[in-house]
Amino acid sequence: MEHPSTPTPGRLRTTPSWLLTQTAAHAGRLVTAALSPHHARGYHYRLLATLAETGPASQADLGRHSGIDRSDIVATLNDLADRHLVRRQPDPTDRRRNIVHITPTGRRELSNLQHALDTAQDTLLAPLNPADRRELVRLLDLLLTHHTQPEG
Amino acid sequence: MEHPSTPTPGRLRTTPSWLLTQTAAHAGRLVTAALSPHHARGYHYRLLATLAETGPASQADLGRHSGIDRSDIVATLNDLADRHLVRRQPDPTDRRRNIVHITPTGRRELSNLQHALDTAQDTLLAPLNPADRRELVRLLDLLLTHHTQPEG
DNA sequence: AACCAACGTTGGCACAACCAACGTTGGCAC
DNA sequence: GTGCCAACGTTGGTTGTGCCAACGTTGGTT
Repeated sequence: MEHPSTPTPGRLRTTPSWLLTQTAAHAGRLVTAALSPHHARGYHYRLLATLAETGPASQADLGRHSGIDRSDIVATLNDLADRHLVRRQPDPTDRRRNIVHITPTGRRELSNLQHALDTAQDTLLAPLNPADRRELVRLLDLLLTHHTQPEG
Repeated sequence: MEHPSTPTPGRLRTTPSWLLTQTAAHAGRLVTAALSPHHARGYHYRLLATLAETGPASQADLGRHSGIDRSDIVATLNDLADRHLVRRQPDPTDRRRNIVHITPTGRRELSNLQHALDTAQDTLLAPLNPADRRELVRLLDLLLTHHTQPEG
């Protein structure tokens, strides 16, 4: 008895939210696979990348820029600080805040992660030509902008 | 008024995997919100929808068609069976298998869920015109097909 | 001085996605 | 037929992401 291996029929296959979550799951697998040799997860990369672009910032700002919850920032930053990729430092002008710096080691590690991730992006987008890739990024960016705007 | 609310700078913003996971997160929120009044989660809908399209099927087949793990099928099916949306029945020709049927009640509930989800899709795709929506579906489908093919 | 807002932190929760293992059953090679 | 392996349903975990509530501390406003 063979199921002709019929994977997923029509209704789900044209449901945008399902397509998004499924492709995101594949993307997540690739990202996890790319980062795990470096003992890093998505949050680690996202924080390092944000930090490298914004420069030193408070944890709350890092959260806003990276879209990670304040409470998750704490744990991730603990990991990064333990590995000396990041330094926490009290803000002299506002004692509620920590100013978080990326260290030279952190920058090197970020560049490693970036390289691994670039490869993963290529694997992810393999079936798409350059124009289609740009189009996908454009459409996703439109969605994201719209759904971040209303109250952001 | 310092931080001009600068949400997410350039690097992440053009990283396909990040765009995908973020938009998928938004989609997931909308789906959850749409289903929760019906006391259902994504798995419940996906299983009912798959069942309605394939007709009665074994749990393993349901898993293959919907992309849900066998073990998660069990728990989800328990929920659905408790609410009489689905019926489990031993396969007379293969005693390892259950044949799962969707009940009339299940069909009605599926139609409710479908309606709620259709609305959610519209909210999700609000910033996209019809052509862009088709394009997005096309591109995501390409990705999904490619990453399901290799060993499926 | 009294408030309220923002900050970092702790500890929790939900959900999707997996994985290993088990006993049962079917199919196939020998 | 016997022996072996594959597939099935099921149980009981684990992980990563995205949340939320609450607390004590600090800053800004009134």
